[in-house]
Amino acid sequence: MTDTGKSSQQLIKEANMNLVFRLIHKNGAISRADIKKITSLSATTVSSLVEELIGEGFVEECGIKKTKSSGRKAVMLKVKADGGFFAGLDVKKNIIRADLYGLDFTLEKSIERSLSDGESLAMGIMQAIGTLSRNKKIIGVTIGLPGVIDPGTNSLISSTVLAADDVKDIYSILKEAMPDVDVYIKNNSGLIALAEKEFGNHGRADNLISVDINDGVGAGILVDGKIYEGSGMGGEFGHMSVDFGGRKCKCGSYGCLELYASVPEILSLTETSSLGELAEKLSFGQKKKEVLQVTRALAFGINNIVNLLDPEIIVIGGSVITLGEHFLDAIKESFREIALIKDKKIVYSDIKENPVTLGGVRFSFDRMFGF
Amino acid sequence: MTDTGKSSQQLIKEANMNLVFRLIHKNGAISRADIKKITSLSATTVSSLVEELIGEGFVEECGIKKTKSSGRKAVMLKVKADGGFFAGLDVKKNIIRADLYGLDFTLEKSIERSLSDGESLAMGIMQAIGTLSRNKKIIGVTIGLPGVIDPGTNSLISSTVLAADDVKDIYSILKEAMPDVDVYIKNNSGLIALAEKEFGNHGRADNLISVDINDGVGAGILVDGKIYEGSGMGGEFGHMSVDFGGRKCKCGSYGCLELYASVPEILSLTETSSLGELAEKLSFGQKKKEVLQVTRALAFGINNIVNLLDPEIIVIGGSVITLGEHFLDAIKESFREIALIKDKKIVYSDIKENPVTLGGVRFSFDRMFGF
DNA sequence: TTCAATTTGTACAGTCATTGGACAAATCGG
DNA sequence: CCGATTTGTCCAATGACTGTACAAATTGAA
Repeated sequence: MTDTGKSSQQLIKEANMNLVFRLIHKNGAISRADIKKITSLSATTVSSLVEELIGEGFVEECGIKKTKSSGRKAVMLKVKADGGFFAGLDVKKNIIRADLYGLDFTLEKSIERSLSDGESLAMGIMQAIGTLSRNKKIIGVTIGLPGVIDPGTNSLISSTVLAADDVKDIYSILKEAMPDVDVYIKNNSGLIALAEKEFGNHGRADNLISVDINDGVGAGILVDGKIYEGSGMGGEFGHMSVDFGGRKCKCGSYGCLELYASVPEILSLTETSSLGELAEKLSFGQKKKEVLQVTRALAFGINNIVNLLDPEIIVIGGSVITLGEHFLDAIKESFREIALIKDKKIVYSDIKENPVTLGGVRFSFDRMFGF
Repeated sequence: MTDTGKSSQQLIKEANMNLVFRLIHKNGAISRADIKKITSLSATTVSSLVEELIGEGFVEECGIKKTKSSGRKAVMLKVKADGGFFAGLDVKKNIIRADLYGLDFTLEKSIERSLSDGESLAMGIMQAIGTLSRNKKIIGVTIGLPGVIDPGTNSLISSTVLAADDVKDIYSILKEAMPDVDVYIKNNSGLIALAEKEFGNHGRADNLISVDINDGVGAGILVDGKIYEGSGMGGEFGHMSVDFGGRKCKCGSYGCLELYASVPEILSLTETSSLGELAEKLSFGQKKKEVLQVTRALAFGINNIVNLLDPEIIVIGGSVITLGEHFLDAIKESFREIALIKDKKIVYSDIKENPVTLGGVRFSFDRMFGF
């Protein structure tokens, strides 16, 4: 059943422990008796697992439940916010964003810094984590970056933005510095999708596509609540072709979505110099025809995804959100015209934090507490 | 950990039992000692699980291992081919194909029949299963059909080919007739993909796309070795648009793949009356230009899938296979021209049996013996 | 032929996470 | 103040697994 050295019984215990912890985490405040009812574990087991969780500092009691029912009052349990911290990093070409989150997913600390002259990416990352971890017990680090990462070795295989050599040994350097902390290096798009599922204000969807529109156009794919990776190079939504007779793209294909819907192309097609300017014009009813080219292409791309994967929801994020509801409505309208599944949910992301670091933190959490 | 009434210990036992059985199944002939080494279960546990499997009639001893090593000779174990039978059905508009497979996946019996006048689909299916099951202990039935099925209730939600009313209660009728047999109703595309993974002669890929080209163009998607279903309506590869300025499709969109690459369109674009005729012409170097329209469109579609999902392999099946290697080569050539990931494996299906029933049987198997 | 060495498979006792029942603790309402 | 009710812990029993001991079977060398 297992290749780890653990015996099956230990695995069961671990699974039940995770189950209980996740339940406490999800519910905010919950009693042992409630846990027993929900999990259908025995009262004894719940008690002993909770005792252990308290011993590890992950859970604490937080007062007495107030109800008007008869009987002994229940002692409530909650996650101990400072029982451990997760660091999430969003690495771009020259900028490192690093966020520290508590066990209850409250943002504790944020750093954003660019690389100083001659500083390597690995050093910059180490530095950032060092700053975050001052006086805090970090139990997980996930680094999101644009590129293909081998999930087995955590090493970068390729990236259009980052130099592979810079990144290649980040994992080993980090691991050496903090041998007992779980470190993950992941593609940023997948982390965004995970963040959308967990922290977006649109019902929790286990099959979800997040579309990220900035300088490029990417997609994160969630299957059964988990980040889909395929052979590692998926999510290149920007190079989905919707017009095989169209312009040649730098990827070698023709009529790729990126030629219509990336931010630079949007600005160029609409002859505006910033998204802010375009947003204003849209609100005055201007540039409708030009924007239609963009939204129609996007609608075709999204429809292609929907026909292929039929996710529960499509979440659009990235800087295009500044274009406002007019833009989203235009996408939806084009979509409805051509779609087979017309009522598919298409929404803007409503996450205020950095979705890459937030998704990264959630990823660490899931790895640590079982999913 | 579980919502079933079973205790965790029972779940462990079941998991280990499945592990052992699948190992025996996969290896053909294997000794208890080998199982111990591979699974790292204790010798005692292996012995007791095997004993139980033999008791249930799923496994039998099959002689002594011949080796020249010293020590006591190992008793070999194999799956008892007639320990139980799986029925797989491929339901089309008016034709029911039903195959019976032994526990070791040897084809035991095949039926193909059309519905007689006034006979309902459910009755036809019942009849077919009845014929198959004569003197045979059926332990699983999976019915593959074109349409959207709710995996929870096993009822048809919609189908472009079958009448929903005909199908709606197949599951309950079957269940009533054979209450202790597992019955599944699944979309046919997914079953094809599963069959490709398990029975195709191209390394076992856990992330695989099967493209089925017949009157329509469909896709089956395998993620982590399991059939991907999304909200249920995925796999509509035929309605992926690759040319948003193209012809209007009956689905409401424009330039869908089905308008280029479905068999009727292929024949029309190449002005031939059958795939056989076209195959012959291709082998004489004729119709190259006309076929290029088809293969180029397909290449764009496949490239879109690859960029989005990056599966390990794309397997093309359906009646287009009769067009032979010329056709496949043309697809690959167009693909290489435009692809970002140029070395992606694209192959024809080499499954000789009916992939829908075969995939269905494998599906039953996986459900029964844990995956 | 006989015996040491080796490998296979079973028997038995011990381990450990879980469970159910008994029970103490705590609270409400009459 | 006491019965009813709910919460949470203690304890013995269950059951699946493991390790050790051991019997069975086979090879090869003395």
